[in-house]
Amino acid sequence: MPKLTIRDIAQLAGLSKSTVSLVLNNSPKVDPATRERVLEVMRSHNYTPSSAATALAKGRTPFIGMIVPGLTWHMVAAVNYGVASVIEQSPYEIILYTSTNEKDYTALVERITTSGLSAGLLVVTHDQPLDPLEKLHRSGLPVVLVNTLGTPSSLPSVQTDNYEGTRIALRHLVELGHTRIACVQGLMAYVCCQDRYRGYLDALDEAGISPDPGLTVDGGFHPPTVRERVSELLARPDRPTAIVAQNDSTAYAVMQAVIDCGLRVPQDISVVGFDDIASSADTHPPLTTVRQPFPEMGVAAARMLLRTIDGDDAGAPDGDAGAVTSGGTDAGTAGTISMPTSLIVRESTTGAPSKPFTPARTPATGPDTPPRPWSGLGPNISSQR
Amino acid sequence: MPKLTIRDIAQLAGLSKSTVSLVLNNSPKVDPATRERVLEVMRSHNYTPSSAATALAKGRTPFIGMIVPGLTWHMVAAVNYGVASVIEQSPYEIILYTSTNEKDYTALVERITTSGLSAGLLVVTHDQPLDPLEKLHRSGLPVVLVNTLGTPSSLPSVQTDNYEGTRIALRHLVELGHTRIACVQGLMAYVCCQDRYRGYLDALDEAGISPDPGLTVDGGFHPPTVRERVSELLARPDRPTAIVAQNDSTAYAVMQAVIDCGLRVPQDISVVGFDDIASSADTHPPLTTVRQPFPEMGVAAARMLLRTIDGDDAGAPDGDAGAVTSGGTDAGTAGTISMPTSLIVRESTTGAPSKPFTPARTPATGPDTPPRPWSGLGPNISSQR
DNA sequence: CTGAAAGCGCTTACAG
DNA sequence: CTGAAAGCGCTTACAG
Repeated sequence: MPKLTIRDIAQLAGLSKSTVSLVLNNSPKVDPATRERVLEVMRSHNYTPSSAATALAKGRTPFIGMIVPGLTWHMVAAVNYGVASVIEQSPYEIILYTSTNEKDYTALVERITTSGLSAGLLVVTHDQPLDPLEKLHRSGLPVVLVNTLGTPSSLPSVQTDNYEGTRIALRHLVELGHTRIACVQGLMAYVCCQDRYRGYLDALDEAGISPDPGLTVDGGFHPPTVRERVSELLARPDRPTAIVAQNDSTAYAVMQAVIDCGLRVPQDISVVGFDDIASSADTHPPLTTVRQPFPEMGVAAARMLLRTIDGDDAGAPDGDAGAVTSGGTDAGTAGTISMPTSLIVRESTTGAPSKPFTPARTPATGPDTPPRPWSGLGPNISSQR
Repeated sequence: MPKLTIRDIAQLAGLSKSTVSLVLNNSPKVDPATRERVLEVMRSHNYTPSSAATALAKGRTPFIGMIVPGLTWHMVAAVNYGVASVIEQSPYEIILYTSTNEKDYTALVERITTSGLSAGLLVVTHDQPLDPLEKLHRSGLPVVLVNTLGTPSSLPSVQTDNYEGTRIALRHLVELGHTRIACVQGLMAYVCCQDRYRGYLDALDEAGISPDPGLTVDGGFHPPTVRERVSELLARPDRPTAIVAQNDSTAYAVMQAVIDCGLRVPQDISVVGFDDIASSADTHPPLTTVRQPFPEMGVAAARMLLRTIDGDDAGAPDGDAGAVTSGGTDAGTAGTISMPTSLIVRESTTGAPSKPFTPARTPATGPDTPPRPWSGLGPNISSQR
């Protein structure tokens, strides 16, 4: 049986197409009784309007495009979770565009532009150039970024308060009595990493601790490198008692290095991560880390986009509590939302050891030694970069 | 500037809308020269047809819906990767529907049906009831399942050859000289688990080994349970020399249990997983496991769907090499595709120890003992269930 | 090979 | 409060 059209409904209800259309669009001009009758007919005949026809007539589409850099990262999945939860409640559907590295990113954006399918675009950024998106935005397409790397951009975006994130981690450590606190940097080309590092430095300063340059290790978000460098660091007599890493994957490598050196987490060395990916609750010991609110970021980004597309509705009843808005000329619309992080205290941190601990033995893993089997943590998954 | 329409192009080219439409649709009836001219005009003016109008006029939409059970599982992400790679080359876009547990699954299906947006549906199944999908399919909407649990269904689907998968794992162990091989079952309610278990039993039989019921442990795909049960198993004097687990997450728990008991992988106990999720290459030692070809499954499913939607094109030039098709009344269309697995041999398996090994100490982790910190593997992520 | 016309299913002024 | 009409941008027989 062929799909019913508005004409059929009109006929069945003894009305004109116009009136049916009006009830479809919730016009207040239609008589409540009539309205009810039409609704009833639609219901009983299981009618749903053709979205193609609606889109054509109204001149706008019910889709929002979402570009993600592959789905295999925890972060992306978590953001999507938040996005989906708000889009689901809206009349929009998500068109998924996966921007794999191998593919020409510009071509993807081009495809989106020319297809004209999307009423707005949600982009979980990674390393891609932002210019094509900015051009798109200037040409009128609403775009909102979930700016994972904190890259500066004129586009409306939601990101994490990376600076403050590291500061709360440091404060936690300082409260526990640590004074020799090392920092394993990520990729300093990323603004998020610069911010995290600034947070580290400033928090140290606030605690009256003068930073020891020797305690900053450049890990490049690369676990093997981190493991090696941290092992070297721990072999030194003036080794730190705590280490903050710029993401969880890297923190795993730090923990690994600690074991490699015959030390223990947290008794000898406290370790703090950044991200709070799912696996961090299950490491041995469970990792204390700075949580990035990925689902909340997805929610905020989706609401922001819906708001700019539709003017207002898409109700965000309680606002994005706790988020700091800045930038936007026009309050509540554009600008950057910086989401607050929180410290998830688990078991990888504890009070600073009262006296320097002498390692039971020298590091088993040096630069040229293969990793010991079974020496500890396993998988390093969904890295932040 | 307003978007160009077919009328504008016609005017600019000095032709009628009809002709322009014909070139848009690659009609052979149009004069090559004319065609070229039209194409040139479209190109220079950056014209792209309105998909809403096209959809309305043609009576079909350029979307394929994809239902996924949340994005946080490696499996789903990997399948999506394959799906995206083929859809990308087609005129279709993916509408993403995330079916979270909390949500009414039937409502989702209902929404998809009534929106009429999708020309076909790709479903990465999990635990959901298949009936709504079967109804949908009977009503004419092409549906293809990526049947992760091997649940029997009349719907066209692609799945893994679970039976054969376990058999190759067992053959590998038998070749290494193992004869006491334990099996950690998953959830036996799932057909995939039943198949894997049958594979285990049959392979044993083929090797002339009579199965010891004591070597089958019911793990329910629950890592803590597995760790505990396997620890108990290993404490027995007649413990196995090899253990196959029904997924990788569970294999991690098995490795954990081996350490708990003061034994080593693979010297004392060989361990084999199932899935080959990303993290399995990075465990200590790297896990030997049966690879499920998730991306390939995505590719196969997408091609299958495209084929049933569009009759034939959507070129799958080399066919789905290696896959076994069965069922389909009408060759190459419906039915179930069973994808071959492969054994990824890494370092968690080795020759059977020649003589029973005496543990250095008794298990440190019993049912009531908390896990030792640092005793081994960390995160258990993206479990198969 | 090309054009004029009707139609896809809905919306939106405009009358009444 | 309701209806007739024109239009959204494309496609598809049907003429020529």
